[in-house]
Amino acid sequence: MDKAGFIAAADRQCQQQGVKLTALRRQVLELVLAHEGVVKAYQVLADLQRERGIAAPPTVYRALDFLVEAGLLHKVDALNGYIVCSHVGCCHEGLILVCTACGSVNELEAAPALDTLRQQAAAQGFAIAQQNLLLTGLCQACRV
Amino acid sequence: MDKAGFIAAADRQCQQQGVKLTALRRQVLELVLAHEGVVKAYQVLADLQRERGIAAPPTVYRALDFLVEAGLLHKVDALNGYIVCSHVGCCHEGLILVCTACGSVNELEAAPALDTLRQQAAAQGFAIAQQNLLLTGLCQACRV
DNA sequence: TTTCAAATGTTACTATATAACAGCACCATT
DNA sequence: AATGGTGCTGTTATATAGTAACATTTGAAA
Ligand SMILES: [Zn+2]
Ligand SMILES: [Zn+2]
Ligand SMILES: [Zn+2]
Ligand SMILES: [Zn+2]
Repeated sequence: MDKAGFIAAADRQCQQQGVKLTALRRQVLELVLAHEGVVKAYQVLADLQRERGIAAPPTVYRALDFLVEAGLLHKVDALNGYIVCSHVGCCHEGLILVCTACGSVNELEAAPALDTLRQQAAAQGFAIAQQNLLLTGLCQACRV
Repeated sequence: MDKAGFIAAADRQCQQQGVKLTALRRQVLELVLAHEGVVKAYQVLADLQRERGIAAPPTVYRALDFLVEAGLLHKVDALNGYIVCSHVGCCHEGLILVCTACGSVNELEAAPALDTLRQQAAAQGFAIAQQNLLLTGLCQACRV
C-alpha cells in the first residue's frame, strides 16, 4: 500500500474506532511512513523538530502510543522502535520477522501460531496477552 | 533447582564452553538468583554497590551480557530485564512467559511452536534463527 | 456562550545502555 | 626474571529511551 492509501485507511480505521487522528498524530504517522523498516521515537522527534521547529519527547511518545493503540503501528520492544502495521483494518496479532543482516521487516499473521501457544501456556495456568511475536533471522535476500 | 545447585551447574557449563565464571560474574549471578522473576540491570547494580561499596553500570552490563551469552540468563527485552534460565545444560529454545503483574517467570519448551513458525516464515523465504520466544501475560495467581 | 474533557505544550526528571580509555592479572614465551 | 599479549575490570563521561507533573489550548456538547 502506498503512503496516501495508508493514511486514508488510517483515517477510516480511526473513525470506525471513534478516536481522532488529529493533525499532530497524522504528522507523526507520516514521519514514520517516510522511513523503511524500524523507526525510533527520537528519530521521529528529530524529524518533527525539523518540520515544526520545536517539540519535546512526550509529544512524540503520546502520538506513537496512540497510533499503536489504534492498530496503525506496532512497537518492536527488542529494538526500541516502531513499525508500520502492514495489515491495517484487520484485527490481528503479527508475526514480525526482522532480518539481522539488512534490518528489513516482514509482518505475517500470527494468530494460528499464537493459538497453539495460548493452549500450551493455558495448561500452566498462564494467560498470554494480546501481542506481536518478534523473531529475528535472515530474509531471502540475505540467506544466500 | 536451588541456588547452590544452579551455581554448580553454571560452573560446569562454563567449563564445558571454555569460558570463565569469574568471581565478579558469579557474584552478579548470585544477585540475580536472589530475586524472583525478572531482575533489572540497575537493581543488580544497586545490590552490587551494597556488597562492594562501588560499581558502575558497565561492570554490571558486562557480567549480564556474559551470563546471557553463556546461556545462564535470558534477556527479556519487553521489560528491560533478565531472568534465570530454568533449563541450564540443555540446548533449548524456551517459551518464556512473563507475568506483567507480578514479574514471575515460567519457561516452557518452545520447539513445537517454533517449528510451526519456521514453516510459516520459510514460506516467505525467511529463516528464523535459534532463539527464545518471549511472551507476556498474566500468571495463574494474578488472573483472578 | 459556557463548560468540560481531550489534546497538546512545557519543564524537569528518571531509567537504560554504551563508548572509550586506563589499569591490572594472568599466562606463555624468551 | 623480564617481556608482551590477552582478557577482565575500573572509571569517566555520555548517549539513548521514556515518563511525571502541571500548564495551556481547543473543540464539541450542553
Ligand atoms: Zn500489524
Ligand atoms: Zn536481510
Ligand atoms: Zn532457558
Ligand atoms: Zn503474576
